[in-house]
Amino acid sequence: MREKDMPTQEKSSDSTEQKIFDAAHALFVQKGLDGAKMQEIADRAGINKALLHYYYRTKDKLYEMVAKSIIHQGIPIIQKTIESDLPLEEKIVKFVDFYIDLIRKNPFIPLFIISEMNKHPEQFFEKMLPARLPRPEIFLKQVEEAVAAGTIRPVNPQHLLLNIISMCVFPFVARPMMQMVLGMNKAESDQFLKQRKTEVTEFIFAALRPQN
Amino acid sequence: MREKDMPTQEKSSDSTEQKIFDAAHALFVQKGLDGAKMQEIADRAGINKALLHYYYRTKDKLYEMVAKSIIHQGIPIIQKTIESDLPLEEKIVKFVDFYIDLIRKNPFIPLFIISEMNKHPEQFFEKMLPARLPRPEIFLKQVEEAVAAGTIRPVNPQHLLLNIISMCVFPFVARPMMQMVLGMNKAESDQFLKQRKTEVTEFIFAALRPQN
DNA sequence: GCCCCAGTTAACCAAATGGTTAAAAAGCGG
DNA sequence: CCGCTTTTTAACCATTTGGTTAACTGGGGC
Repeated sequence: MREKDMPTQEKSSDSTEQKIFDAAHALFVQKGLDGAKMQEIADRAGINKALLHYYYRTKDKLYEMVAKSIIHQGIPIIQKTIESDLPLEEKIVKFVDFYIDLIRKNPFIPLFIISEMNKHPEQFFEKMLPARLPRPEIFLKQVEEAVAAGTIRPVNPQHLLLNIISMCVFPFVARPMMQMVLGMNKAESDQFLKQRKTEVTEFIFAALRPQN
Repeated sequence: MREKDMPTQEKSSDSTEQKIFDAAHALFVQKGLDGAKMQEIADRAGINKALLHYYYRTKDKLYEMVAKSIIHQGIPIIQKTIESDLPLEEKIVKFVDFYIDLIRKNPFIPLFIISEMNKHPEQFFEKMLPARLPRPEIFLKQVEEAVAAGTIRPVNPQHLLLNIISMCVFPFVARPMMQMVLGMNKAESDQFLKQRKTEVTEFIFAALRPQN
């Protein structure tokens, strides 16, 4: 077998194994499990199809590797932010900031997760998801306390959280449709999505301002 | 050939053609073009696979029929609402109301459109989309005017529109993830999504209230 | 120089899959 | 009941696709 432990470098970066992984990553993200073909992955990696099986046994195993890496990559950042004990206001700012940055760097990930989770729910819930998902309790409690203290308008904490996430994620997920309806080209929509961080933050705080 | 014009009823409702269409609809929506198999569609419709080709020639043609019907079904409602000349406030209420109702009735449609549009962009932009998409100009102008008049807080109209749509659509798209993170079962999340209409409307209006 | 073995390849295989065909049913007007 | 068309089916066909095999390559240790 190939590497079992690698002292010096993590994954040789341009090793065959890594090239396969990268090609598979790109194609699975774009086309999903069913849409991506093994031959296509091999071509993209510039190697023989048999090598895919040499390194990763089966398509499902390869897919599992890729999907896991995608999921495990983003979650800790979100978790750390939402579970921190920062004051509510600061936490919201940071959350929107990190979340939008994260997605701008990997714009196809949310759609991949959502869509594959709908198509192969068993696989996802059993194998892909990490043991410990981000737990929103702290955040929800903070909102309740702020409402009780009268520092923000009364809102349902769960709906608030969902509103925040929706405004961060959805525009990236629905980007092609957005471009079409708002009549934007790639560059314009890029610019537009960049503005979202401040725009969304302001929108949230305005919505939370207590009424007189 | 089969029917060319049907005087009495629109589509005989339980005709073979319709059964095929319904089965295809269900499977394409859930699994996408690549994930849905012709044999599976035939089985679900309870007929021989050859009949699929008898009525719809090819898989792509069948898919096109289904996708078009899905797209053309929702758009007019949205269009009528957003392009109407109702006053801004009333328009927002109606928009959220209709939009959420529409999606609650067809919860898998938005994900289908978004995800298939990403996977097969050419096909969608050329064949599926109607000639005339909803044009948001009227709405955007109304927002600008309201801002100028000082009746609402200064906001970017495009971001506002996107915020509204995001909060309506995303929770349905990301429903499995939402259930998992918020620890809800089907019934609870159903109940929760029902509350969204008022919750989202209030949230928007609170965010638009002019500051003193 | 020879051996060994991880890495790589071309050729192959079996199942799945989209699509076709020819013949059998099922309607149906006369 | 008869001939004609439409609908439906079982059996096929060709291609695609995930996966396997056996042979080849090339570098490192001896």
